[in-house]
Amino acid sequence: MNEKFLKPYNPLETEPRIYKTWEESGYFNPDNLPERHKESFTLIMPPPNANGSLHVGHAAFVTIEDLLIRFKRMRGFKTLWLPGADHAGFETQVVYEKKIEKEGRSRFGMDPEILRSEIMDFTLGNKKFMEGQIRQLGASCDWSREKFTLDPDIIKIVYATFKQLSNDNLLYRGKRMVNWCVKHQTSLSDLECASVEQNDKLYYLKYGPFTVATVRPETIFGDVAIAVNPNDPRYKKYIGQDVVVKNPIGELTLKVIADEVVEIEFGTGALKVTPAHDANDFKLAEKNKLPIIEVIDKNGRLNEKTGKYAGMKIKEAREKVVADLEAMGLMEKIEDYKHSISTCYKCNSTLEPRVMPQWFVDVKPLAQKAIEAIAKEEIKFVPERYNKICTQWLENIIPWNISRQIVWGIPIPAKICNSCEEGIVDVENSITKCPKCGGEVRKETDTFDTWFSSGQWPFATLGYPDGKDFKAFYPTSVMETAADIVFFWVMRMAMFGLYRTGKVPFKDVYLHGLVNDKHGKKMSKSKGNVINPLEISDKFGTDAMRMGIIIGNTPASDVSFSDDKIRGYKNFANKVWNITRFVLTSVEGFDIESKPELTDTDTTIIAELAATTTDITNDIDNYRFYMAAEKIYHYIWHTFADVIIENSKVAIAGTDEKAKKSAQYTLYKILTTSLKVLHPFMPFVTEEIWAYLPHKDKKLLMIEEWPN
RNA sequence: GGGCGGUUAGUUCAGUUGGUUAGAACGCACGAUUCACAUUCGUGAGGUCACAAGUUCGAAUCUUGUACCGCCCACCA
Repeated sequence: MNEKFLKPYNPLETEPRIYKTWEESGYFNPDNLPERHKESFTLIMPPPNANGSLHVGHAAFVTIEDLLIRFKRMRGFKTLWLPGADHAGFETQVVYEKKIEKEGRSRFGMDPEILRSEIMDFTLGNKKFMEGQIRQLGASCDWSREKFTLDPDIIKIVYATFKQLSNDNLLYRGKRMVNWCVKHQTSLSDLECASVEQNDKLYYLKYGPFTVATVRPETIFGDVAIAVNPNDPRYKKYIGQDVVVKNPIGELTLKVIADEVVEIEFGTGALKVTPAHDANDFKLAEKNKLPIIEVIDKNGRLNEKTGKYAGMKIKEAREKVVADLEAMGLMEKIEDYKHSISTCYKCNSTLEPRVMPQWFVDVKPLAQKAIEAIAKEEIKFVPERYNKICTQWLENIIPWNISRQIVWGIPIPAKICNSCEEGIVDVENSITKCPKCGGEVRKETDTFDTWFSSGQWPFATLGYPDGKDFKAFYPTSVMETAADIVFFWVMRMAMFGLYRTGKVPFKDVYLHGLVNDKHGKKMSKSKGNVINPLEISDKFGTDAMRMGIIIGNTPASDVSFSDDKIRGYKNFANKVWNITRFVLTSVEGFDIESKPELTDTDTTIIAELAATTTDITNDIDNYRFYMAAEKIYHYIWHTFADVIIENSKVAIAGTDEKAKKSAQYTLYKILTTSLKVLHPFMPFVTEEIWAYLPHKDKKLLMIEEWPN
């Protein structure tokens, strides 16, 4: 026995050394795996946003994915776990803006190219740092295949998709209602809007022969119509007529239109229509061919069409307009009103509905394919209820705004006509005249929604369409990610994967939940309950942290995480260490390669070991990682150590040679089997111990055969 | 407004198609300990499984309803 075992297990010293051994072995790369690894098993790592440090959520996915990949590797699969990093467009730009704000600078007014290159430096720096952290967590991913969302080959594939969508008439640039964030000066997709309940006022304005109810009296200068329900007897006589209404800066002539969407019961049953600043009104305007009059600008201020209110911010303008309407005797009443508004998911500021020319993808036909794939179980979710949740989301999908007015992203490869505003897809950057009107064109300055590129991640990283990896590893086996990005990411991958390759991008989707603090509360900087996984790893060892993440972590439900829990698993690592010490001492002088005749007791013990192994294998195969982890923990500590080892002491110390040999064989067999089964959960301590075991033909534990 | 998830020991959670006395980890109490390990070992306390009704020989588990917590979706201005 090595004298190393006389001291307690030291994870801090062991882990970096072991990781180096693994990495240098080359076995992270499926091409280097021994002959027995034939059937491929592919897992694409969700690329972390390269804009900060790893948090506990990253630790969760690295742990679960590494567990799965190590298990499959030992089972003899040709395992590829492909790592990556995401430039994370808007997210990263927001982080960077905050950083430069602290330095007293602002993104606005900066040369876009300079800003872009600064963010690039920032991102690449973070990316490198995070790669080190992912290594610290023990990730056995193939670094030689690592991808970044801004790699030229990825961009090429993303552009080809853009082009194909255009060819298939699924892409258009048009003036549509977008969600505009005044603070960040960009539009956002519907998924990036958070709805928040808010107490406002509902104003009843005397408006010509009507009284209309509105929460936004400051937009009256952009009104183009009054809408009523066609079946409302009060207003039937006005439908189709023009009415003159007064406002504080003059008069407007509005058309009275009828539409079923108008609720007779709500307010007065008459609705002022402001197409430029309300999504519903925009739809009404399209239907009824009404003009669109913009009165609020991109900075959230009233524009020149509003006379004396021009330049005021919305809130101030609302107060002034209300006061002026009251003075004119046009305000009938004001009620308290609770409703939901759309806010920016990053800064919580109220989003302004605005009409802007943007690029939209008509995702409906793509969604249909994804719905079919889920129905045919070509894609299966763990937990199962997500089959339904995702199907419902896909069924109600709306066109996707992929334009962002930020510099940090993949530029949209297109030209815009200066005279007719036509958007022309131009991947080759060769178009100089508008094909529609012959006008001069300018380069599009918008960038893609970051999910447009990451939505193509599985086939893009594998080199679609001609790469040998694409042929060998696509469709991927499992997509493992956080439940809160299923719509953003998983659904987009499902749609794009089917659209581009005709095949599902992954077969199983395993969703994990949020990692919360020890009382189940969400971690947040303001609450001060944020746990840094790297600190935990330094303090208790990565293996202990991994166990803490897996045990208690059921699919798509949140898991609680605390020091106390991890401490117990640190003790467990040491327990395994000491078990080894005992077993190695006990088998001294015994021929490890021999198979002696076993006592009845030992035969039973070996049979129980096999049953436990089968049980655990079955749990992992069915994504019950939390259960598998508890079972191996319990078996090693409370069956192997507390019972089997204790009971073996008589035979080991005794003179009955037959019983002694049987016990020695049994102890060693259980030790090696346990180490194998424990390896995917606690890779470092098991690999370290494995190196000191005396039997022949030993390989690295990471590529040993999983016990049957 | 619609939908989903949760509610089990002091705490965090399991409970795999309904089946003996409902489990684990941590915590707690008491005791042990030169013999692999004090990062240890043994023993133990602790639960009307949110509530109500129903199905069943049998319910934490299935049905219905209620309450509270959390999440997602939604264009009544």
